[in-house]
Amino acid sequence: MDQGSPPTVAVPTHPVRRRTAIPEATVARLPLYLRALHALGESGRRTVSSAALALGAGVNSATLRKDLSYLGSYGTRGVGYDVDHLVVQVSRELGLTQRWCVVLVGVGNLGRALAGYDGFASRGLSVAALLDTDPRLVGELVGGLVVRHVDELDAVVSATGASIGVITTPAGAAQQVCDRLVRAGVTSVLNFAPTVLNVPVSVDLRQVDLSVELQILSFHEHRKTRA
Amino acid sequence: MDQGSPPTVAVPTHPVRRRTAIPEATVARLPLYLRALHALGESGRRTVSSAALALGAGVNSATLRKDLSYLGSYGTRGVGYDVDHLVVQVSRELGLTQRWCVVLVGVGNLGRALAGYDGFASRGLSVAALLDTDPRLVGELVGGLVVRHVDELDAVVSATGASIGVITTPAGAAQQVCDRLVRAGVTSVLNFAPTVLNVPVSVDLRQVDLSVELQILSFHEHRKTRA
DNA sequence: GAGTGTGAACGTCTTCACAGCA
DNA sequence: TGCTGTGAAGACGTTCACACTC
Repeated sequence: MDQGSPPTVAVPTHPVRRRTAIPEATVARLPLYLRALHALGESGRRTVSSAALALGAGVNSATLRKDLSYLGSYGTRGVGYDVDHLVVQVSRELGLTQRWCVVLVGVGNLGRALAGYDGFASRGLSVAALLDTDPRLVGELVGGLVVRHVDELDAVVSATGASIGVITTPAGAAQQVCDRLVRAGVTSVLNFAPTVLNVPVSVDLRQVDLSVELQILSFHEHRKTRA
Repeated sequence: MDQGSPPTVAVPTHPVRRRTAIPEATVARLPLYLRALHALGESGRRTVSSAALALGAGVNSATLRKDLSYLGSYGTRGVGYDVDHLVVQVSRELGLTQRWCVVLVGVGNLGRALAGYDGFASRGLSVAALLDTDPRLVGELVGGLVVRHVDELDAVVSATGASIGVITTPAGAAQQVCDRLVRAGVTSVLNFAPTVLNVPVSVDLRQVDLSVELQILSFHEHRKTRA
C-alpha cells in the first residue's frame, strides 16, 4: 500500500522488511486478545491454547492462530501459548509498551466516560488533557484533570507531547477542532462526533458513531419481524 | 447462510425472495448514508449524485452506488438521487420507520451519553428506560427518565415492549445483565462492556469496545516512529 | 453530457485441513 | 496425543470500467 507493488510475485523493495505487514483486520483483533490474556493472567493461568484464548476473545481459533503467526512463532506445539510472554509480544506489536499521551476535546458525558475509563491507563494510553470551549467547564476537575480551554490546545499538545487526539464534541464543532488538533501536531485522531472529517493523508483517522450500531440492530430486528 | 446453498448456480429455495440479501457491510454503511442525506436535506438539496453523497458519507462512490442498488433502483441516470425519497427508502430498509424501544442498563457516564444522544430520537430509536443497581442512582432523573432498579427489568421490558437492550455496566456485571435482558425478552443486545458475552443464537449481539479504537491508533503511531 | 446500475477483476479476510513438532 | 503454524480454498468486499438511460 505504501509502494505500488507489481502484480507479479511480491518482491520486497526493501530487503530487510521485518515480516509481511500485519493485516488491518488482525490489528483490530489484537486488543481483544490482549484483553482476554489479561483476564487469563489475573485468574492465574500460565499457559493457554488457541481454542481457549479464541473463546475468551470471541473469535475462531484458526483466525487467532493465523493472527498470532503474523507476530512470530510464540506458541509451543502440543502445549499452547505462554500467557505472560504473549501479553508482552502483543503489547509490543500494538506499541503499548510505550506511553501515548491523548488529548480529549469535548468534556460532555462521552468525554467523561472516556476520561475515566480504566482500560486506557492499564494499557499504554493515558489521557493527558481535557479541553472544552464551555467557560463553565473550564477549570473543573474531571477524572483528576483540570479542564482547559480549547484555545490552549497548542500549548497543551506541546507540553504533553500528545500525538493522539480524541474528539467528543458535537458534530458542528468537530471539523474545526480536528483542524486545530492537526495544526498542533497530533498525528492520529479518534472521532466520536457524527460527521465525516477531512484530515491530511499523513494523519490517521478513525470514526466511531455510537448510533450506527443501534441502527444496525434495528435492521436485524426489522428483518426478524418479516421472516 | 440460512439454508445450506449448493455450490452450483444459486437457485432460491423460496421463489418469492424479495431480492438478494443485503450484505452486512452494506447494512453497516446505510446509517452513514442516512446521516449524510439528512444533512443534505437540511441544507435544502433536493437531489444528489452518488459522488456527492459518497463524499458526505466518507466512502467510494462506486461502493455507494452498489450499496443503494441492493435496495432497488432509486436513482435517475444523468441526474442522481432524490434526497427525500432516498431517506425514506434507506430508513425503511433499516426498519427505522417504526419505533424501537431500547432499555439501557448502567447509568454511568457512557450510559448518560447514550441516553441523551439526539441521534436516536431523530431516527426511529427511543431510549424507553434506564436501569442501574446503585440505590443512589435509582429514582434520579436522567435525560427525562427516572432511573429504575435492575430488578424491575422484566416489568420494564413488558411495559415498554422493548426489544433492544444496551449494556453500559462494568465488565463484571455484563454477562448477568445480558442474561436478564434475554430472559426478559430482548432480542438484540448492544454491549459496551469490555467482555465477550454469550447469548442464544436467536439473539443478535454487537460489541463495542471504546478502548480498542485507541489501541489501533497506538499501533499506527508506533508504526510511524519506526518507518 | 451526466450519472446510474452492474458484470467482472481484484484484493482481502476467513476457514479448513493437515503437516510438523513437542 | 495435542496443539501450533500455514498452504490452499473459498467467501466476502471493493473498485474498476463501461453499457445504458435520462
